[in-house]
Parts: sequence; C-alpha cells; structure tokens
Amino acid sequence: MDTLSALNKFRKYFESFVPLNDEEWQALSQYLMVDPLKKKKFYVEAGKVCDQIGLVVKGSARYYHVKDGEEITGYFSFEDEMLSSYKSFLTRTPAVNYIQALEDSIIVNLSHKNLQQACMNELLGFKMERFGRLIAEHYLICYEERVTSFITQSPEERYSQLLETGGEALYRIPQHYIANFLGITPVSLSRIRRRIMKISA
Amino acid sequence: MDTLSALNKFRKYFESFVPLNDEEWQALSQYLMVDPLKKKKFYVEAGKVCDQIGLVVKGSARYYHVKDGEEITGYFSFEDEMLSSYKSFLTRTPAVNYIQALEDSIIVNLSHKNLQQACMNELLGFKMERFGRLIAEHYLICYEERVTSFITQSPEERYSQLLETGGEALYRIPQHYIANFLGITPVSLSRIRRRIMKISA
DNA sequence: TCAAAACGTTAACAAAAGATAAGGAATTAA
DNA sequence: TTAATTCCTTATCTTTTGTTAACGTTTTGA
Repeated sequence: MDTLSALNKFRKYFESFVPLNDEEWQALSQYLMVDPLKKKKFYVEAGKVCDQIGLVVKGSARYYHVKDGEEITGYFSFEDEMLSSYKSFLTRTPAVNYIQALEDSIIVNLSHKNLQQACMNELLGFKMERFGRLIAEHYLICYEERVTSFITQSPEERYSQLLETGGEALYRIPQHYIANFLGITPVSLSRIRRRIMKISA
Repeated sequence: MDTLSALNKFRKYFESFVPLNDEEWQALSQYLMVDPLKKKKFYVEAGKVCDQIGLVVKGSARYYHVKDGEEITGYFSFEDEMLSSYKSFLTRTPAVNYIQALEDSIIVNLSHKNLQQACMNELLGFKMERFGRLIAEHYLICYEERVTSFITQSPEERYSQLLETGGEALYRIPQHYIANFLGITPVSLSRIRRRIMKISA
C-alpha cells in the first residue's frame, strides 16, 4: 500500500466522523505520518509514553499486559481501527501495556505534538476537537459494553456472543489471546469450545 | 442545597476541565436545570432514551442491569461525578440499564437539546466541544482501567484494590452491589472478605 | 411501633475454573 | 528441510466460584 492510498484511508475514516473539504484535508494531511510496522514490532512499550495515535490502514495489532512474567492480551486493533494506549497518550504518563503488530502493518500516525498544532490551526481546530470528542465517545461506548459483558455474562456467554459479533478475524487470532480477552485461561476456553460443539452437534 | 450553589458546583466541575469567563458561564447556565432526585427514583430506565446528562451535586446513584429478573449493579455515581447512560445519550437509542438514586440527590442537568444548542452558540460552542471531549476521555480512561482489572486481576485482587482506592463511600454501599460491581456473587465476596480478614488479623 | 423486607454470613453441595503436565499438530525459524 | 517452538486439546487434581438455603441482624415502611 502506497502513502497516498494510506492517507486516503485515513481521510475516509476521519470523514466518517467529521466531514472535511479539500482545503481542510490538505491542512490536516500535513500533520500525518505513514509508517510501516513490521510483524512483532512494538507500537507501544510499557514504561514509555505513547506519543502518537494511529489508524491501522493495513494489518493488525495486539494489546497486552505483562503480569508475573506472563503476557495477558487485552485487546486487538484491525484494519480501519484506531491504535493507541489512550491513557498514556492523553495523560502523558508511561504506558502500562504493550502494543505489538500481529502481522506486517501500515499505520497512519498523528503525533501528540502534531495533534496539538492541528488543534491550534485556525482552519482545523474546531474539527479536530470534534473528531477527538467523537473518537473518545466511540471507544467509551465500546468499553462500556465490554464492562457490561464482564458483569452480566458468564465466560461461555461472552464467547458465544463474540462468535456471533466478531468477524472472520477471530479465526486468524490464536485462541489463547482470545481467552485472555475474555478474562479466562486458554484451558478454560478450550473446555467451553468443546461444550458448545457438543450442544450444536 | 439551593439552586445557586448547585449551579456553582457545576461551574466548578466544568472549569476543572475548561475555564470559563463570567460571560461564558452566564450563557452556559441558561441551558442547565437543577433537579431533585428522591431516593429510589429513576434517572434512567431501560427501554427509554436517556435524554440528559447530569452532574451529581448532592447524593449518589446506582447503575444496574436486569438479567433473568435479577438486578446486577454495574456502577455508581457520587457527588461531583457525571451521571448518564452514555451510549443511550450519545446515540439516541434506548438505554439497556437503570440508574436509580441511592439517596435523596440533586442533579444539575443538561438535556440533549440544550447541549446541541449550547454547541451551536457562538460564544460557547468551542468550549462545549472541548468539555465533551475531555469528559469522554476521562470516562474512557476509567473504563479502560476497569477492563484491565477484569483481565489481569482475580476477584480478590480487584476487591483489595477497591478497598485501597475507593473512598469511604464503599462503607455506605450494600455489599451485594459491590459484589456485582466486581463481577462476582455476594456469597463469593463474603468469602473473600473472610479470607482477607484472616490474613490481616 | 411492629411486621416485613433486605442484608451479610455461613454451610453444603455442585459446577466451573485454575494449575500443571503431556501429547500431537501446526507453525516458525535457522 | 529439519529442529524448535508455539499452539490447542485433554486429563488430573486443586481451588474457587456459583447455587441454594438457613439464620440472625439491620433497615424499611406502613
């Protein structure tokens, strides 16, 4: 994927939240960087401040924590999704998690400094502010639903629902990552899968 | 608490995110309503669209879902915290949960319609937009941390941490609400409490 | 004030999940 | 290609949690 189509993907994503005319897009695009992220490379590392926010225009990434020497996967970002350790990015504090490319990926990045400049740009400021609000609201709702699922559903129900709502990407991700994502062990997920298979068989 | 001091509390809260001059505050306050919410009364009911967002200036409220006829408590709002079913409010879709006053409370409300008008107000628009972004970011971070705790911590660890971080409000809330909040049953929380007591004794 | 309801704890049992280890299949990397 | 690693499943055993019910206490509401 070339730089131009990567940027166009970003524009399309941005415009799904806030429309832009060509002049505004011209200004905004100056602040963006198109960067490759090779498989297994880190976008964010625990202990370092996450200095940018990005859009995955190709590939995918995995969020994970390390606890007692074990990796615990918390989230994924696929094509046309945002990528960042939000708390670290927003509060300028060291990240507590890692973000690692699951496959060779391309990210359109907006650094913290450039975001600030874009927000002060007379032409763009208002739309950047609105984009920031809508993105935050979007992910707020995602998290709200995820917390609800932890509180109101059993692991088995959470997995069944994930099978229904999650796309084909589910089948490309190792099961033990999904187990972590659901808040259970890989062994437990395997047992749940067997139970479900028996019921539907 | 009278209307004036309720409004002043709202101003102080707003200004902890975005400063206002007197003229701007004068404009903003026109859009606000100070409403009492008697104990056990509902701020939001499942099935209805949550049409406002509020600040608790006095009292507290409980968020809960109903599943299989059982109430499952998901969250609380105390003094100086926002109150809303965000997804419902933001997307104009029916809420899936209830929000009920835990005690006689006073809420400073901003209706969806008034929020939109305030955002179109020339004097206020930009600051409202920014406030909306910062609030969404604030709660995004809260939820991010909560999801992390579900994935990386055991129920016992979650409860221990809640004891450390949660204020005295913890001791005013029924244990079974807290159990729900932690994603476990009241019986299980009771056992965890006994285990912790033995260790620290 | 008094009866009813709600609350927290405990017990007993069942169900589920965690921990550990082993084995085979699939993937990866030299 | 081959050796090493990763991955998923399965089994066994332990621990934890869920379920139901009982009991005494506290709170609530008529």
